[in-house]
Amino acid sequence: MMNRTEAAFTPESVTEILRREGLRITCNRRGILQALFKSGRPMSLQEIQSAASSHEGAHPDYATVFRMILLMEKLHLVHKVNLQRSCSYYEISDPRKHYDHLICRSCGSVVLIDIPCPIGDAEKRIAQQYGFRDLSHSLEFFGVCATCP
Amino acid sequence: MMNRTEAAFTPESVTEILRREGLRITCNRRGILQALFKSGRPMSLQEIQSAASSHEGAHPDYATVFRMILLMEKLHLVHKVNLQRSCSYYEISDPRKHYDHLICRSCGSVVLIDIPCPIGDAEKRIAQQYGFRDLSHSLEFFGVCATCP
DNA sequence: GTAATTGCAAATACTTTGCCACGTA
DNA sequence: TACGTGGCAAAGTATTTGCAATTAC
Repeated sequence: MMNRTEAAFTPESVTEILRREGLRITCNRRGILQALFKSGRPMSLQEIQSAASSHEGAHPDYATVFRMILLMEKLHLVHKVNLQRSCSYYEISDPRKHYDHLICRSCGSVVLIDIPCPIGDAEKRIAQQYGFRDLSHSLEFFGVCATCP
Repeated sequence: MMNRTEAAFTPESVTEILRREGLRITCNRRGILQALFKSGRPMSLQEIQSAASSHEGAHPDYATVFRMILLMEKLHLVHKVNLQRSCSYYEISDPRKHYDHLICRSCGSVVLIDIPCPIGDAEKRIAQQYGFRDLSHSLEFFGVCATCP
C-alpha cells in the first residue's frame, strides 16, 4: 500500500503522507496528529479532540476528529483497539511496529506490550489451514495490575 | 471463581449455576440459553433475542436479553467478542475451552479456531514482567476468506 | 407472599451525515 | 479561484435505566 518510506512514523512523515494523498494540512489536523503522537496509549475520539485542542490554533469539532480518524484509518495510519469499552479507541499504526495491549480490568490502565509476537507463525498456519489470506490480528491481554486490589 | 463442576458447559449445567446463584429460571432465560448454545458463533443481542424467541414460551424483550447477558457476563458464563462491528457480540464462555476467532473482512463470516494456543506461555511471561495477575486474552484474526474475491 | 423478573418507554451515549461558510493550496 | 475542510445541528443506532405489572419459588 501507499508510497511510504521505510522510516518510522513521526508527525512530519505522516503529514507528508497526507499531503501526498492530496489532503490539506490544517491547524486542526496538525493538532490531531500531535495528540496521537504524544499519547502513548489508544485514545477515544473525545480524548483526541481535547488533546488536540491544546495545540496552537487547533479546536477541532468532534465531527472533524471523527472524519480525520476515518480518513487515517482508511490510509492505515491509525487502527482501532479493542478495550472492551463502550466507545472506540485509536492509536497510530506504524507499519514497522507491533501493537498488543495489556489492560487492567479494574482501573482500566492500558500498557502497550512489546513481546516478540507469539502470533506470527500461528498466523501463517491459520492462513493455510482455513484458506484465508491477507491476515492480521488483534491481541489484547486483560488482567489486574499491580497497583489494583 | 464460582462453585463449578469440571464438566463442560451445557444448557443444563449453566442453568444449574444460575440456580445456585439464586436466580430464577424462566422461559425467557431458557430460550436465551438455548440460543447461545445452538449457535456456533458469537451473537449480537438482536440475534440472541430473535433466536431465543423460537423456543417454547420465550419472547424476551430486548432489555431482558440485555440484562440476562449482563448477568451472565458478570458470572463469566459468556464473554464479549471483538468483531470490529458496530455492536457487541457474545458467546458462551466455557472455562475449559479456548476461544480465538478468524473473521473475514469481506463477508464477515466468523470461524472459531482451535489452535494449540500460542498465547498460554506468553500470558505467564507477561503476568510476571508487568506485575499483572488473573490474565486472560482476546485474540482475533482478520483476513479474507477463500470464497471472497 | 415475597422478591426477582419483565415489558414498555424514555433516557443516554456514541456515531454518522447534511449543509453551507470558510480556508488552504 | 476551486475544492477540500470544518462547525453546527440533526439523525441514526446501540446501550442503559426506571417503573409498574407479572411470575417463579
